[in-house]
Amino acid sequence: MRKGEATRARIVAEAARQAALRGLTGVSLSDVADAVGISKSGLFKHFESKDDMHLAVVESVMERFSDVIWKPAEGLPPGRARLEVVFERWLHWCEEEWPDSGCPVTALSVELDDQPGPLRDLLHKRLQGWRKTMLREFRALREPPLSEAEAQAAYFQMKSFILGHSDSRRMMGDADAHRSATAAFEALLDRTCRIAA
Amino acid sequence: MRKGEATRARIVAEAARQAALRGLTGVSLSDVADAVGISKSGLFKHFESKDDMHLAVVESVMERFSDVIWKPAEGLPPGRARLEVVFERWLHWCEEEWPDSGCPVTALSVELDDQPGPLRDLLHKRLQGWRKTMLREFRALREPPLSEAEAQAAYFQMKSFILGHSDSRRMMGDADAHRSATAAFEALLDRTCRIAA
DNA sequence: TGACAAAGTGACCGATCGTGCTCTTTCTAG
DNA sequence: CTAGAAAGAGCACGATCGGTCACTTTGTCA
Repeated sequence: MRKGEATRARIVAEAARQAALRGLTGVSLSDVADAVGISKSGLFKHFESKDDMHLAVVESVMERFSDVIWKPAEGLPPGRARLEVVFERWLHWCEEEWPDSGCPVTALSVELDDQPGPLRDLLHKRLQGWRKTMLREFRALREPPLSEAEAQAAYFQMKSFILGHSDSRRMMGDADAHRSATAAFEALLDRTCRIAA
Repeated sequence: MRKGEATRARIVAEAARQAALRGLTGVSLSDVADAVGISKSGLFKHFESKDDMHLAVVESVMERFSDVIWKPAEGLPPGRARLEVVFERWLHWCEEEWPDSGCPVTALSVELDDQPGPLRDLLHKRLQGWRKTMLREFRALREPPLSEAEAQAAYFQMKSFILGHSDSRRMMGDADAHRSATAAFEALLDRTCRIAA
């Protein structure tokens, strides 16, 4: 049973790579199978259907997302330093983990936000979990803690800068996108810490 | 020759609608033809190929973008009020002009940013033009004018809030997204005006 | 080592894709 | 009104899509 799991993982990784490039709908099972080095029918020993593979791709991407971005910050105590690590890892995720395609979370969000179904539900759940984590993090940014509304406003802007960074870097070809995003985020932290209690 | 132009316009509008929903690649010529009420082969009297139609779609979307967002602000004198109108129209564009699909400019950007070719080039050119307009606008926000770097930082954040707004509203189901974006933008204008000369 | 399940292959299915062809209808300009 | 052009219909094509099935190979465990 070990061999199968390894192959399945390779399939999911390759499908995620292609989905980040062409979108989930744009991924053909033949292309994935060829890239992995098995036949198209061999693929069906690991997934019931293409939809089933899509679910595995979303799950896998969000797991990697957490590993790459949250894990390095998890050990630090809550506060500004930890938020800074998270933001920098998030930029790193977009730039280095998916250099050819751009962030698959963004791609999946844009593709699925208007397509109700289990796939969107799964992504929504994972993103809500991440949002909860970040809101908790922002609330602990300062003593006394930020209000819920303040934390929401801060996370809204943090996420916005991430999205803006990808658009600037990938669509507009802006080499300074990383710096622009970091500067905007640092300023956000500055003024958020300064809010009167 | 008049009839043809009208049909072509209907085709492009319908293709844009579907592209915003499923992505350009996800649009099939049969579906577009059916929705418009002509045969698939009749479609080819208006476009040489699917790629040709894609170009028309991008061009049309960016034209509507300018009409909806820039035109209502064009008459106003440069300054904060005009920027506020632009931002509000931009949100309106995302929310009301494409209620079922979300902003097609975002969708096209995410889809095309990793696909070199004339389609990406066209979108890039139009977005660069828009960016130029906005930078000029930000520079005139205050006397003495903002530096180029300050204007770039401001536009980066403005665009980010637009992207964050769509993600919050459509993917996260946040009914307050409009308010969050507007509040963030107003605060951006506040502190941008306040920068020491 | 032998048996059985898991993993993988190749041929094939019906549907749909973009696109070319010929033919008919419809519009429009003289 | 009429002739010619534009607009559109209908059909068929090769390719590719997701998916099935019978079969062979490979891995695992008693």
